[in-house]
Amino acid sequence: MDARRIAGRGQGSLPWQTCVATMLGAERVSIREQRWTSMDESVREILARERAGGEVIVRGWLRTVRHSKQVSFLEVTDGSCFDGLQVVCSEACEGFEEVVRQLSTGCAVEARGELVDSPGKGQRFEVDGTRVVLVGGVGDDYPLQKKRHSFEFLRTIAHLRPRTNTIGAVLRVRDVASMAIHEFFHEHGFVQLHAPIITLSDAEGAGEMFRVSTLEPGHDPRDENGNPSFADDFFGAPTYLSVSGQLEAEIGALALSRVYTFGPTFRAENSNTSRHLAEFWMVEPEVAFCDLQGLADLAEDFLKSVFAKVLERCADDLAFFDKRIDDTVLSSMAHVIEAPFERIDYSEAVKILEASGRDFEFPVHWGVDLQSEHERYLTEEHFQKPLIVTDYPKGIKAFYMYSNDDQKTVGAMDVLVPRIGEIIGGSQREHREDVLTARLAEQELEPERYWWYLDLRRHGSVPHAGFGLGFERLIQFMTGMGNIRDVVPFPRVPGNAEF
RNA sequence: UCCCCGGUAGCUCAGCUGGUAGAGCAGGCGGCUGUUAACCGCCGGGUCGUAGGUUCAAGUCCUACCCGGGGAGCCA
Repeated sequence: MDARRIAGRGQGSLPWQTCVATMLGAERVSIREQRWTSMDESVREILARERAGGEVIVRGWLRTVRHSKQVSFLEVTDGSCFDGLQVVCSEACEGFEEVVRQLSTGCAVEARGELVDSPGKGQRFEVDGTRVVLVGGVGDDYPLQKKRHSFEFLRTIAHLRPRTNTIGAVLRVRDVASMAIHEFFHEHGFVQLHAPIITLSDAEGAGEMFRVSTLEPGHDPRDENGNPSFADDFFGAPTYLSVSGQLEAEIGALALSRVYTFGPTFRAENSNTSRHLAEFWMVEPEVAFCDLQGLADLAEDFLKSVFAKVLERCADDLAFFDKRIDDTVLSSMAHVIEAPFERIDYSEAVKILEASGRDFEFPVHWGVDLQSEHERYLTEEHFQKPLIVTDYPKGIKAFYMYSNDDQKTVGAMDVLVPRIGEIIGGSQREHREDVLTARLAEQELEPERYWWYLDLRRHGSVPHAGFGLGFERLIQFMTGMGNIRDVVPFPRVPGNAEF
């Protein structure tokens, strides 16, 4: 072990640097030589200690500062957990007059002191500050104040909004949910498949796509006959950002049995709603030797497992959402975890809606797709719990879905949850070559473009099924956040790709 | 893309039937208190989204456009 490693705890392998702090009055002061490391004890770890005692070092940003005549209270957050750590400084603290008394919300600091039991209310521990160093000051136009901001405003300062209570909590929930998803699949023998992001076709017909091209703007590719040509383009063919990894996941499932994708997905739709993004993350498991009921079981187990883990690991963050954003967050999550999901088929759903006596904007009858208002009635009012609707009319669903024996419906399923509506959409896939070919013809799709998809049905084809989960919609449901733009760190929507 | 609502100080908003702008918070200064979105006093701060139009007079009325929000469609 070399000398640097012996020098102190948590001091990893980064080089020495000189730290220069900018004082609030723009006076620049070289404070000391200091080593920055990546593995210091976090606020979360400090707050999780069994008991007070011993010196701690806290590095983070000031959520708020309260100055009294002889004492200053600094609330330092480092993003590791919802709560900050209160540092209490009096004249005995090194840097009290020059640093502490000048501090304001948003400053980056390093504070040292003894971890003690807090005599005040609102926190278990606090730090009896012995030394505070300003690492980075803020201008007097620092936009984050210790008051409530509108989410619309925060979106205009997406470079700073992760420092707020709400967005910080959202990002932690995102992280934990993401890990919980990977854990669930790995506990159940799934292999993660990295589906391509650049694809040739809109195989699913899932709407407008983003073109990917290296051709110069204004270049209008034509062959000698004046027909469109992409011979000069990078891939020699028109290419797009993926709208789904499903078709590739099917390839994986028909070799590895259980696979899932978890990656970015792109839609160039001009959608302007609180539930749509141009770039979002989608989870798509695909399972061989599985039918629609097996898929519904998987979807329910999956959601229950992920929700339980997030509830356990993000208790503070979720308590905050329940208190300040939506007071049904905790009860909704508990409900998802505990209650068996209701399962009905499409025909029953239509009967319930017809018998509801409701005056829907879009009238319901067998054969039409369910609208948002119908889905919400079913899950929020009629059943008041998550609901899986199966076996939709074939006329409103995609070509690749399994044709049922009744010749009228396909093996599709949607998982509906209160507040959000459709959170999961999936189906058993059509694995019979002749039926699939007929379905392509019915929908006037060119079989040549799906040659490899059809070829899969010629060689060792088996019943298989899969679903897609919009990751941001899952986070919306967990946090109660009303706008999907506030559950993704850098939202991409029509007309806005800043940050 | 369609329907509805909105755009006033750094932020959150008020400004009635037209008479050239206010509050709270933030910021600066001072005071005070083991504080918890601390509190009290004083001060600075706005070409009222943009461009036209009506009028003696427009933040206020009209038109167009831009931006934002809610809902719908599309979907995840």
